[in-house]
Amino acid sequence: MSEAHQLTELQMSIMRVLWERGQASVLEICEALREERALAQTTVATLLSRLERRGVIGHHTRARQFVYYATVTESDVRRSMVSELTERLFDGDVTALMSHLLTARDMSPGDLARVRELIENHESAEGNHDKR
Amino acid sequence: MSEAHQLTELQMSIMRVLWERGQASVLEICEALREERALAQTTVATLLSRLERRGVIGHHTRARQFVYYATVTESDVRRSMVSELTERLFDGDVTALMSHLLTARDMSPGDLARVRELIENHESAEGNHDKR
DNA sequence: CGGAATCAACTACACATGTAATATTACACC
DNA sequence: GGTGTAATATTACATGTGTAGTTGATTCCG
Repeated sequence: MSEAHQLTELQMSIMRVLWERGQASVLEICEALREERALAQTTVATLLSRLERRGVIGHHTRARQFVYYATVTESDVRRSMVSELTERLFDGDVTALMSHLLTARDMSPGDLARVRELIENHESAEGNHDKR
Repeated sequence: MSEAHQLTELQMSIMRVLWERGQASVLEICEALREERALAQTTVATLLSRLERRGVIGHHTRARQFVYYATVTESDVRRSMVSELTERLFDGDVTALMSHLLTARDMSPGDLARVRELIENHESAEGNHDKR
């Protein structure tokens, strides 16, 4: 399922378009990216065929055009990229990453409260179905 | 201070040696990496000069040998890599990353408890020095 | 002194990525 | 059926990375 889906920023931008729309032609993707990044259509086409070679997207043909779609979910990618990073930076220790996030000062106090809530919710959920 | 220190796995391995020891010669680094990865000395030397060109390490000469040392801290690198990933995957939303970590199933119940503790500590610390 | 060992510098090559121009192909329209 | 048009396919090139051989300078040992 989740092999090694390490994607770069640009590749992510393309995937995001596909995740949002379900599917899209080269031109559509090119359009969708235009604001954030103006690329030649051939460039986008190249990127798409490389992504397809890597197996993260697929395509079918409609009216002489390729229509691409993602074959991995955004969650898959998040999972594998986050766990890759956790491995690289924190030797796989998720709590170390958490700790880093808490002290790294890119969280507002509001964020902190929100996170505490998340934890509490999560703990009670865990407690429920884990008590056997 | 923290530019764009995106480092690969191998580059991280080298940096880790330097962070642990403070400084090390090419041979020493090579030795230190041997278990995890047997590389030719010239390979390691190449990697080191590239890292130096990028500005994340420096060196001085001692007895005809280069002795390298890190010029960025492990925290710097963690900060910039984590925030880069947060940007890429969660549009910069740290709490979304947190949420992902909590549900992504690579945390044991024990981890969860530990994290709750972290949060509580952090909250009280915040509360203390922020109340002025 | 002269050869051996050592180390850095330079060169090399394959693969991934960002970027795009050019070539080819397939259609629709007159 | 020829042509223009639009889309894909092919080719190209720079940069970064992993990997290492070759070369050149220096030192050390006999």
